[in-house]
Amino acid sequence: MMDKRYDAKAAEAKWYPIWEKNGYFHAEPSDGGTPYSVVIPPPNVTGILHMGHALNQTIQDVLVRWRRMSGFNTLWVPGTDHAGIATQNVVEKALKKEGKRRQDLGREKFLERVWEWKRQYGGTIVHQQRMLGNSTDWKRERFTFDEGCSKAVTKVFCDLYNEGLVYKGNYIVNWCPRCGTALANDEVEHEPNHGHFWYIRYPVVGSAKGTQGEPYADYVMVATTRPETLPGDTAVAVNPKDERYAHLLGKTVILPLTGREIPVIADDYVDREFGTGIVKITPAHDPNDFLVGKRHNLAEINIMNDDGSMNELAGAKYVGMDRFKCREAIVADLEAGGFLDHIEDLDNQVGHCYRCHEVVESRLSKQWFVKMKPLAEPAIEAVKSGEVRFVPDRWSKIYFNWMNNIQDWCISRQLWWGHRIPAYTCPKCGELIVAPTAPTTCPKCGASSADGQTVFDQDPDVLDTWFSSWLWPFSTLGWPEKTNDLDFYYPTTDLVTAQDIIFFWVARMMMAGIHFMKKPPFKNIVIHGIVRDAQGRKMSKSLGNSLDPLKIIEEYSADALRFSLALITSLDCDSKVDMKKFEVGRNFATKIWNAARFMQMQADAARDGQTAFGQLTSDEKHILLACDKACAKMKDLLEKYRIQDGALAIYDFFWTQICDWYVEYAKDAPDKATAFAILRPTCRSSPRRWRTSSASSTRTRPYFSPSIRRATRTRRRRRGASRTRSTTT
RNA sequence: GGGCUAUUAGCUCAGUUGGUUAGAGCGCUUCCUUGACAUGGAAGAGGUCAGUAGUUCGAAUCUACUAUAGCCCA
Repeated sequence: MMDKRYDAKAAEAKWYPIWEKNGYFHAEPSDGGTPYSVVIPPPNVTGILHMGHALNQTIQDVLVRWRRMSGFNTLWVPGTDHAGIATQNVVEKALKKEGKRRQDLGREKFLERVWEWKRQYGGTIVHQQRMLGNSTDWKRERFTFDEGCSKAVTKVFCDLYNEGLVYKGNYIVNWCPRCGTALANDEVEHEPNHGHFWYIRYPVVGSAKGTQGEPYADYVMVATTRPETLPGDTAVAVNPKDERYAHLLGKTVILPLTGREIPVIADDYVDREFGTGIVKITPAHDPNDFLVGKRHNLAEINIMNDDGSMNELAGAKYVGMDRFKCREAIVADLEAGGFLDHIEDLDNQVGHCYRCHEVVESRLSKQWFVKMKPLAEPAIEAVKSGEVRFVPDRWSKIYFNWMNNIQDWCISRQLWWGHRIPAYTCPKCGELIVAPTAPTTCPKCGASSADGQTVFDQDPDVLDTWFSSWLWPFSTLGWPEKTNDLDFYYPTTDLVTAQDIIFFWVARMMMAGIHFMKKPPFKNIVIHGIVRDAQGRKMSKSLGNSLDPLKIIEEYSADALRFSLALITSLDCDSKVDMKKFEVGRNFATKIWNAARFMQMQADAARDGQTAFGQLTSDEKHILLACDKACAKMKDLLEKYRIQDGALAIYDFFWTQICDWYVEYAKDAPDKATAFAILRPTCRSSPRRWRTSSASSTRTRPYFSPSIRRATRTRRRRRGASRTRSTTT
């Protein structure tokens, strides 16, 4: 007799190791057939499993298990990414507890320390993924910083450099003073800020001293939100069509506090309606001003240090001051000098570092970039032509919008943990040499390291972590080596991810895949929503409103977590969840369990009676037909990626049709043996369809399925009854 | 400023080319602790589908505008 309740915990603990040990999820090209492949969006190696992962991986597991069931040669590649900033931060924090900084250890020792950390704690999330029940091929687990992936990164960098698509330049970048590194545009999060607009008077040179205690008679009024950048101003600008200020063109003004003379220039960039219609131009500290500066040949004065403090170019008084302290000091000095006209409140958007949330500074610095336009064009075309499809389709609009306005990608990071940039400098002639390994001879001046003195210095910076993840669909399959895996599984079939990394990751994979593999990296891009809390807020650590998937597994089971997620999640929008929402999955598991339990209680009737399949009652025919229909419906829905509807279809079929109706019929059926003989295969096919799978091995089913199978196994070899299976698959 | 999306029952959401009486889960009301299952069963209440105008024999569904909410990019 089966227990009254299904013991999920015991079942899940028992089955996953068996599945993994027996290699049920392992795929090999040599098995032939039609490939179906998916690469997992690699989670951050420092991460722990959150609801976003649970949802994302549930969707993938549904698709993967269904394809595996349907006979495809199915591969789902797991792995993690090395998360440059995050991982370095974690280890630096640990060091801090010992009173050390990474500089105290030196680069090599520090990296050893990070690898040590990775060995010890980097397995957390992949362990948690196993608890989720993912049917990933663990024998193929990859890490973006492992040997193969690193080889791919180096080759890609060198190739792109040789093609002129990677370049080094002095440009404005987003700078995180806390992390001490440059950030890409999309690594900056803009948040509303209650700030101020400071109106500052710049005296016009040549105007006579004013009367009534005013130092000058003529001013231009400039409004700024960042007065601390004032020492870096090299012009003020007006709109060329602005008649109010036409008389100022060609004149110069005096930059307050410095006494420096700077020109008044005309540029279309200036918005006549915003502020006073006159803006200060600080080319080294603002991206727009930088472009204006380039157009007008203005000097670029970088007044800030790496850590956000002011340097000597800001003026002796401010050297060493933190940027925000300096803001206060400069405002006070402006006021004292009579330059501050008035202050307004202003709500604006301020950029923050997506990792540490520090206010990001725009800052001029030497960085490496990827020229994106030439890479973007074929990637746009691939979606336009329908070769690659977004599901739902509307995301393609967002993709086009971004791709059409794409900007060059800043890929260097001033970190230690990451792929070191393979660029070297000749100490004799200064030649820049980009090569996979350190050069021994300078191609320009012939200097050779053989003399024992010449050392080709490698660029100290590392590459953005995304510079390795954009290769993920082929680096994980062995590229740049030519491998059977690549031949067979590339391009992958489906990519499943959330909307927030379409730009970070999906678009870039498209570009890399097409450029290096000559084929887009996947056929379908499935975009799902975000898991939110009951009030619709994003789950976040700072709000403390995160639901822990492991807690849900603990309380309700992994099957319940995943089925509930499938049931409440639409691809079209975000999902609001709370703990209670997961009851539905647990209840469904119980329902199936009890149906199986009842079947077992009736096993004798089914086994010993004479079955009469030639004379089925209309009700018996009906349930067989309904089962067929449910299966067909499921197939259709999954082909359209309608996971929620699929989950609902099987829920409804099993609960309403089988339990509420057919089981009640069978209790009083005229021929109980036949009635229950039919129930068995119908019932069994259902849990498989829950995970949408069937086939004859456990590799395709939810956890409780093998448990039920064992519990309900009949002692004798089943007779003809089981042959009705044909109607259920 | 540019782009995208949403608005359907108290709550969370379905409703796929326009077509009977607009569905589900949760919650709520009443009843049922009889032998698969109270993590259950039976019955029931609850919606002028955000608003306005239009297209149509017919609109939750298509079009335009308005209102409100949200997201992304600059």
